[in-house]
Amino acid sequence: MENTRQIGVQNKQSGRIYGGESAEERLARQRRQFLDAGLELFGTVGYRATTVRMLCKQAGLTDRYFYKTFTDTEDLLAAVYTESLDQIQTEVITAINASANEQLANGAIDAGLEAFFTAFENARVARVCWLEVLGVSPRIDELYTKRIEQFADLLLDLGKSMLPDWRLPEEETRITGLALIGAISQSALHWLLEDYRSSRSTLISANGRLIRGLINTLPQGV
Amino acid sequence: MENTRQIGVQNKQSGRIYGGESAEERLARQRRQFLDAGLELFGTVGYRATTVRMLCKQAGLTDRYFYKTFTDTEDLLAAVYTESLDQIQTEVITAINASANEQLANGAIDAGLEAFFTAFENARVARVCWLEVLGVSPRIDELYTKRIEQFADLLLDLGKSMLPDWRLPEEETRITGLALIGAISQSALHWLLEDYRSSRSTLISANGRLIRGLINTLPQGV
DNA sequence: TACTTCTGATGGCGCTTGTCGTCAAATACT
DNA sequence: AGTATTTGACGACAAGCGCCATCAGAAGTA
Repeated sequence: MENTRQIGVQNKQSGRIYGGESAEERLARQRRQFLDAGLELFGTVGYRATTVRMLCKQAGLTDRYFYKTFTDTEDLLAAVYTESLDQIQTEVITAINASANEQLANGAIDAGLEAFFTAFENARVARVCWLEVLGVSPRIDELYTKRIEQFADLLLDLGKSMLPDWRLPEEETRITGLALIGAISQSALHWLLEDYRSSRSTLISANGRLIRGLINTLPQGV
Repeated sequence: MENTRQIGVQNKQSGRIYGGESAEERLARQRRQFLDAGLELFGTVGYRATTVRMLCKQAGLTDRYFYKTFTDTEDLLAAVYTESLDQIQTEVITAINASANEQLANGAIDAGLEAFFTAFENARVARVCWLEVLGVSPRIDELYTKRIEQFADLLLDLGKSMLPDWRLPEEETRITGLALIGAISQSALHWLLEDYRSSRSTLISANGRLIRGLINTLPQGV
């Protein structure tokens, strides 16, 4: 009874080459195709109007491969959102670091804002990150919350490093960071919804003013 | 063949009394029941998970009456959103006016913020206004955009009335107002998503600081 | 009392969705 | 060449949806 299994032993995780790709390469490529399809469809027709069939057609694959990598369209949405924000966050950090060595807070602020708004000039990315991701499910809501908090922390760390004696209470600091992210993201959202009517420099200027204004109100210990 | 129609002539808009209510009263009551059901369901299970059947069950009415007043669940969502924001806006304006006669900007700011965050302590209202309304359709997006701009205008009008010589360019003024609304609304959204963990006074303090900081950065002409 | 309007309950129709199964062709291994 | 695996196309299924029709009974009207 057990020796019958010996026949089928090697077909378990054979993962042979097909079309010049290994099993892992195929899986990775399929995943990428679905991620691209997700960004395209979620960012244009929207998440709730996107079906598995549409995603497969856009990706040029069949549903079998969709379910091999993702459990749900919600699962794919989370992956697309995470990837987009990962990249943007990296770009913002890079931009800040590149200009922060001058020890000039203003330069770092503007550089960060510039990188941020430049990234969201991609309407699909903007739509997914600010419009489609909200109110989908508790799981996605939590993902969103954590990501926003992450961004707020990034901003606050930058601020604290530049203002050595930070005197605001912990809780108010947290809320202030979130509020700032809210200001920046609402700007980006309206930019998108108004078809990028305003210029990027105006957004940077307005939000930079907000940030600098905040810094001035901080209780100074010096 | 035509005289048969004469019999049914008066049944066109008879609108007689039923259950002690006139036709208009019945329609108004049904509308109210659906509005309440909409706020309840959109604010708990969410808009995309809410069906016509659920709404009718919650309202205690049948679908015939739903379609008599609304064309769509989207139509109902727009009505619920509009009604909620109308009320909140009124409360905020009232609060500001009640404390503005003291000519103290700080008092008006805090009073407005207080009214705002108090209103959004209702989780259903908060969820509908900040979570469910986004990314539904172009029509709802536009409604949202207009409402946010309205709020921003309210804020800017208050600011301009208190700072007589406003020197910021028009476009940057607009963006700044939107950014401020974004800061306040993001605070409210996170407040909701974190189950109202922080205290209301902390939110007021953090956002008040942001507004006062902004005012200080404005180019003063005096 | 007869007649009309209004209401609530129920069922059904057409459509779309997620999901799974089948099957022939393409590709790789031995 | 022969076998095993991978792929794409296609179809089918149950479930849920918006929406509409029917029908008996309640509420008003004459």
